[in-house]
Amino acid sequence: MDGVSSEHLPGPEGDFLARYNPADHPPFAVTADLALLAVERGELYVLTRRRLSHPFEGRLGLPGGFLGPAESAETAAERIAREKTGLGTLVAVEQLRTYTDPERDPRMRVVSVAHVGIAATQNARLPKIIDDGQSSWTRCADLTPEMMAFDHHNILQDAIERIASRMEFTLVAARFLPETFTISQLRMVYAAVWGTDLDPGNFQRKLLATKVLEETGERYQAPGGRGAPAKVYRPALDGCDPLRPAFLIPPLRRV
Amino acid sequence: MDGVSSEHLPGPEGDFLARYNPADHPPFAVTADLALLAVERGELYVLTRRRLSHPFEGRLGLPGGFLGPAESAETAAERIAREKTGLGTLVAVEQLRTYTDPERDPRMRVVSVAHVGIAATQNARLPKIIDDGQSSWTRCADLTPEMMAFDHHNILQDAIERIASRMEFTLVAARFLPETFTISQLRMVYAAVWGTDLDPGNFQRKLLATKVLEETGERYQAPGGRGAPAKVYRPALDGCDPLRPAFLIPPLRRV
DNA sequence: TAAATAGTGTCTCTCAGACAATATCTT
DNA sequence: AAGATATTGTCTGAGAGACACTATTTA
Repeated sequence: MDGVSSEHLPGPEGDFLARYNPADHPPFAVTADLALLAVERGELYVLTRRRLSHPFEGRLGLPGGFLGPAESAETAAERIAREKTGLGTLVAVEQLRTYTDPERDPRMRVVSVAHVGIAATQNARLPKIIDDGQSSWTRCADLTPEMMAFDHHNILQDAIERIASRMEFTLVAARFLPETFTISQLRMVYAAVWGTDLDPGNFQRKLLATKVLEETGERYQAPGGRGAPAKVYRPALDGCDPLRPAFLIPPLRRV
Repeated sequence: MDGVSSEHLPGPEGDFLARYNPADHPPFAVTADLALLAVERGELYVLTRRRLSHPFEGRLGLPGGFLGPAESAETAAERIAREKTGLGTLVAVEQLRTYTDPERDPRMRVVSVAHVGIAATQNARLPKIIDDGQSSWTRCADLTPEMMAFDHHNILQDAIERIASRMEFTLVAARFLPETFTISQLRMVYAAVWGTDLDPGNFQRKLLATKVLEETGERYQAPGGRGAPAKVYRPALDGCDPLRPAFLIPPLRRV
């Protein structure tokens, strides 16, 4: 509901505006935070910012900021992604969850609407960062809770888990790659996010059976790569097509 | 991030508290809203409140309220569930997503952290409602967007979809039922939420294969029911055990 | 007895995973 | 030639779904 029925207001339910006084309620700040993920050479990275001030000075945080007056959380998260990477449409953003622990920020009550984003690799390199110098790509495997500010390590873990799950049922993994790519590249994205190895032969057959890819007719071989050049594909539709049959995480990993 | 790096603050990054002035930012209200679901006689219901005042007077809304000063959104949602039903631990609540469209409330900027909850049926009846008379259980199938206030119909659809997905991989469906139940009762919960029929024989075999249920030794037959009395089970662990193998929604429904 | 429900059995088809085999490339 | 990678093929076992069948109960 939206305040009208609140048990925090005195008396029976009445007109909201007439009764609502911001001073009656604790001041909430609402931010949009973003765990922006990318894959390079089979490893998963996240965009972090080194904090220069209290609290958590020196630790790594996720980029974020206040919601603008006419901005939804998703719009704000997309803006942040653009401001940091300049990637524009090559970043796919979706809302993750909202972190509301009253103690999560020692300064004041801050509600964080967290998002997860995927930045597309170009020429097998992490996207360039447009920034004041505080931001950088950090290998997710290297991050511990103690290295990060606030509850941002929790947010990061939730973000990775969300994307890992999405990859079971959609082609969202293709968002880590350029518009066209080989099946091996896609397999390495799966391996990086799921943290598991995948049989190349089975992966190829399984993925082509879902009909979500179409051949471009080209072939590609990584510079210095061995073996036969691989066929190049593009997503048949929008890059997030449903995978059927689904591509479930191997039970050993899923626990 | 939590405001320190905000592009909305003037000047270079400095100390947050020293710079942050609530008046500089548009006032945000943060509420926790709850789509509380229940199943009776194979049909899915949601707890709604008839609105008595502007805006959306006369329409149905989801229960909700402001976050208390030391309350997380989940805690607030659980409190709301208790206040409406008195069910206590028999309600399972989880965060759904946050709705931040600047226009979603015509009066002021309200960010809604929406939750989905499941209320356990007792004696095959919807739980009693403790309320001032505005609340009632409404059949989800009967609700249209025009009947509901704000974006609450969207929230409801997202809530149902979330629970439907959870039911593929966990025994969360058991939360709709008393502590012990028959496999038929559980199958009717699945049918109600997924909106599809399920073969009784296959359901039984599939579910028992996951080993998440244990027999109580009792048998039960609904009053006036036909057929053989059914074995009574209880969840082997906490009622949200992972289902392995998973129980995917039939493709026809999934589309 | 008829109808309904509980529970089991059977058959078929799909698919996942292990692994072999072949083709094509670089060094 | 040796090694690496792409791609296809083969085999096996798990499991889903259709459906038949038996058992048990009420009307």
